[in-house]
Amino acid sequence: MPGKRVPEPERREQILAATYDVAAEHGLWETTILRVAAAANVSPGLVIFHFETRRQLLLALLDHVLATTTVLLVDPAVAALPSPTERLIAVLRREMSRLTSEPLRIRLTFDYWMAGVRDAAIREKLQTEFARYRASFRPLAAEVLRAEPDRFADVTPEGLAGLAVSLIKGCAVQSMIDAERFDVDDHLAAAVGLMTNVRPASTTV
Amino acid sequence: MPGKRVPEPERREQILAATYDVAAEHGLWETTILRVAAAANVSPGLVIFHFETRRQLLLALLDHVLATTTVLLVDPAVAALPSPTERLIAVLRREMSRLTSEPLRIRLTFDYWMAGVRDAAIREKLQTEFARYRASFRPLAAEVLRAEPDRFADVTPEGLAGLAVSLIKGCAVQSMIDAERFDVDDHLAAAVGLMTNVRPASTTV
DNA sequence: CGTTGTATTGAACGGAAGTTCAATACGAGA
DNA sequence: TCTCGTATTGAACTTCCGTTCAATACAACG
Repeated sequence: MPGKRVPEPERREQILAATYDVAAEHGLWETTILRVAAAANVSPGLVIFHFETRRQLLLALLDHVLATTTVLLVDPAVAALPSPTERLIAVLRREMSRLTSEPLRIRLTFDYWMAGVRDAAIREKLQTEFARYRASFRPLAAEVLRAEPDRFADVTPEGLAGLAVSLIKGCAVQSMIDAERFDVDDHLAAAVGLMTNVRPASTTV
Repeated sequence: MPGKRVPEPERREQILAATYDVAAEHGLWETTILRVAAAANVSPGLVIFHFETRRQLLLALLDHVLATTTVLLVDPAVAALPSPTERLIAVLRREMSRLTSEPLRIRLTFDYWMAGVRDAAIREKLQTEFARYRASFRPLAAEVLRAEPDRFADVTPEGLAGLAVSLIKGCAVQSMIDAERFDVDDHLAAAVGLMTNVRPASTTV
């Protein structure tokens, strides 16, 4: 005895939202069609009807997650900072705090990284996302390099942007496994130390 | 009709080795007792007999992997380098190349990171391993800071070691997902640029 | 109001996994 | 040689999952 009919796009979104809830709570490998159906108050058959297959459901969820994740936001307050280094640091700080403020989303992203290791379709989606993320760091990195061309003679904007991305992803790992010990400020202090040039003379007198 | 009897510790190792093979090839979530039993030429029941449960088998495998992974090796050639910064960079280079030279082991480690997100027992084991890894970076970091106390006034050895670990783990993520694009030298060049101080004057004439 | 297409249900099927267990054969000690 | 403990087997049980499909009811259209 079928239930109320709903226009197709809304149903897809409803099921996708339920999938997100289940996956965020239980992880990708516990995200079964039966659980999703239950979470969406819908029959298992309907999930298959709209997504064909479990695999495609999870791919659709990945698309949804990537589409609704703000890649990198450089807000006006950051853009107003005088030195390029400060701007980069400010962006790094913001990205690192996101790790602790959106744990569910990050955990789910993690699951997809893991799945991407063995699944080519997922891996490709992640690669383009990684590239976007790296590209969003590029202008910031380029400004930093331009400010001190002598010091950074061998460093390319790509390289510095890649370094920043690696750092963020590494922090993501640490914050997932070792949340209590992970401290944004410790990391940033060290990063600032590395990026900041030596003062001509000690001004702390 | 039982087969040959084997002293207990050898059987455990044999099954563990088979588990490693299966997990390295198919991933943790495809590592089933049946597959492990087949790979070890042994009955499924025997696997349970020795490890009680699938979960405990995977925990034992994690212990095995961690125990047989060299934490961090600072070989004599590195120790002989004159500057602390060069030593740290050399170690970072070695760790990064390990990512591409031991892909199977790294992939498996990756699986456990992900599993640790939702499994407390796995997470605890990883936390102590992370701590060991960080600790092995500490002396190197401390030397770097001691060499330039003015510049690194606000940086603690812990902080710099943590930064190095985050960087390595981030590189691991990138090399897993984006192996073709990941380039050790790019990353290192950028890192060297950050860590190297400005030369008093251009000596390239 | 009748027809038609389709969204929806829920039962059913096949497969695979983890675990249990009675039966069995090997090895060591008496 | 006999006995006993235990390592080992493999079939059986349970559970759950993905997927299929015939039946069904709703909505739109004529």
